[in-house]
Amino acid sequence: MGKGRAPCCDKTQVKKGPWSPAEDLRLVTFIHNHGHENWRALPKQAGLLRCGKSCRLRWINYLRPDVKRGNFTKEEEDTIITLHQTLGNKWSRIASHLPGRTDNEIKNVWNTHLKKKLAFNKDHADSNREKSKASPSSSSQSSSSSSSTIISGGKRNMAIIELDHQPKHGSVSKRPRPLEDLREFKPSNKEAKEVSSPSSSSHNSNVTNYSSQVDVSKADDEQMGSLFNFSSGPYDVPLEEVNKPEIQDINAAVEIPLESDLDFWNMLDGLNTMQTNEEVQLPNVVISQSSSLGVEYDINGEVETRKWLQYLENELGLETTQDENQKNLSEDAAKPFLAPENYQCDEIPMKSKVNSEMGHYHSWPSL
DNA sequence: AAGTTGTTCAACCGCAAGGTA
DNA sequence: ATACCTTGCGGTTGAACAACT
Repeated sequence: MGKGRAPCCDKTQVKKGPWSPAEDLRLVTFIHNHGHENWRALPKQAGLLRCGKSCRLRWINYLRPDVKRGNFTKEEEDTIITLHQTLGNKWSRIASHLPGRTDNEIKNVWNTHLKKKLAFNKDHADSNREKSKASPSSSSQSSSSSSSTIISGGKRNMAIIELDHQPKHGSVSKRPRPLEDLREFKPSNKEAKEVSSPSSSSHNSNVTNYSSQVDVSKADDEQMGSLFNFSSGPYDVPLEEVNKPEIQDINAAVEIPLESDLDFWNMLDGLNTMQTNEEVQLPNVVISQSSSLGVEYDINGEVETRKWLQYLENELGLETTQDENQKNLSEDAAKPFLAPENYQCDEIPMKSKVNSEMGHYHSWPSL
């Protein structure tokens, strides 16, 4: 005793800040193949210079396939408001009532949007009451003037007026919504933004179980969605259970050959030699390439996984040909998976213009 | 066009709870 | 019983971005 609390990890050995696509890829692939029975050990096993906590957070809040993105529907907002009245700031409990929504997301929405909305409504109601006391017959007419008094303090507060009708969050998403983009597979930033516009809410609100979130058999533009629908894996489960995958089932149901790992990691690990001058490739091009490759992998969604990895490879500028992959495979097939000693996520060259200009990666490249 | 201000949200931190040896 | 470990939770922060001057 007396030594205090052990730190969750060696802070000097872990990377902090925004996740790079390569790190995301490592994490997703590792969890896809091996599950996450031990978050603390996971970063080391996956070759990530991250704290286990950070990996867990990244997975739960962002990378997990059943995370529902985009703006909250009116129904969801109402649910949050109602639940908050009874539960208070118990975000995870509130989140358990909103499939696909994370506690962090709900917390953010509450703090940035719903709290203001409620405050505004309350002030609105209060001022209405006062007005009606003063002149009972004119209460309904005075609402707009009273609200403008309330919000006159800041220019940005004007937005609050619109909150009732136009949910701002999500619809004006400033940053790309990476996995949503990947799932929806929209061809441009503009369209990607529209994905998270209010019209997409109805799509989202229909989701009552996770396996229905992405229908693989639907249109081609949902192809990528299937890549995140690890339906044969342990993640097609309700939010409350997703953190406790049964590893035995993973191995039984998602028996991804190790080669795919090696294949991928070989490319990832050879990143430093890659060139970065090319423009971002359009996803549909990548898809067509993907579909012409790897068709032979048709076991337990391996084709889908492969397509997804290839898409990401392209986005990351990890263009390795099939021949090169085969070569790498044969060379490294016997090696156990270990992070390269000089693994530096920061050094990964970004093919995406945006990312290279940003200097660091904040989320998946927009499509 | 450049600077300022406000908003959003991903990620971090510390603490508590639960599990295990 | 208890010391240690891991996970989960909620509060907070700060970078990126948009709106505005």
